[in-house]
Amino acid sequence: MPELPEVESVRRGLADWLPGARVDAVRLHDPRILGTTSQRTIAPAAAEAFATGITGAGFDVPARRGKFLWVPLAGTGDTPERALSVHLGMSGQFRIHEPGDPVHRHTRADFTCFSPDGREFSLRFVDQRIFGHLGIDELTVPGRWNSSLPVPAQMTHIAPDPLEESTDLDAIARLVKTKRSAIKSVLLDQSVLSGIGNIYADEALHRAGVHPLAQACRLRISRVRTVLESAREVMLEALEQGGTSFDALYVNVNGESGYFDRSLGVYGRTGQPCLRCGALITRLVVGGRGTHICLQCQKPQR
DNA sequence: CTTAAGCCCTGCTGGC
DNA sequence: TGCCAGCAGGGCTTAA
Repeated sequence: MPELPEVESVRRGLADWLPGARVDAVRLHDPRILGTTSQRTIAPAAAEAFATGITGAGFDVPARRGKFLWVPLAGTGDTPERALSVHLGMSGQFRIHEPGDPVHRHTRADFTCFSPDGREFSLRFVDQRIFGHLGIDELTVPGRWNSSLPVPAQMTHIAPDPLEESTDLDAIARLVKTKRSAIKSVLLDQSVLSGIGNIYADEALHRAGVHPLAQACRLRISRVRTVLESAREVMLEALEQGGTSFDALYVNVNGESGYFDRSLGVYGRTGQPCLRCGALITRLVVGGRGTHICLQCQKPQR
């Protein structure tokens, strides 16, 4: 499940290949990848517009906010600038291939590219569950955040993430304190702070010793701040190890898995001993998501 | 306005 | 052995 560290690993992988490369052709194997999960039918004209919009364009340096990724399109002379916008969803992957490599069955889009030195390669978007998304968007600076980062127009409601310089975790903590939902649900709200998904929400709450069902507004702000700092820490550590992979669903552009799963404290460890206190990890459901906690380390409290 | 719940999709797991 | 219900999850949409 790609969250911030996994998406950033993918972004870095793409950054080795895409800047300066040019798109020669696009093959859309499954147009549903252009829609959202609630907009599955894609008009043929929309698929056509995507293909013509990106064919002939050049790639600039890939960028990221939270779990969202985009590649600015260079040399189109467009104002405002446009970008290939991407969300990996649950199972999305970018893979770099030699032109003749066999096409994986879940390949949804295939971009034939030429690097600046004239070498041909294939950029493929593979997505088993089609929760991912590709699109072309204009870049714009959202007015609502304390950040000057231009982002694709469809991502302006997404808050900055913990790794951005402009992010003020004290200000985020104050915002979290206004929410009546369970703290875990607030951590997963991408309009508050982006990049945290189910895995790192559980890990951050365990590190901070906070129960996931604690009402956000009832927590002491110092505890909220500790949770946010823990989230930032755990995602930085995961990034150093190339992200978290449980199976073949998350891999980098070269097909390699991350190995942070070995360092997880609670996620996916139901019934196993807590690494800190030895109590057995238990599982509950919060906001419809599987949640893993140590009842000893994460007692309900302010 | 805020918060919660439903839906999309595929492949794997478990029960019979 | 085969079948099918149930589950997993991010984010958008709709309902309350």
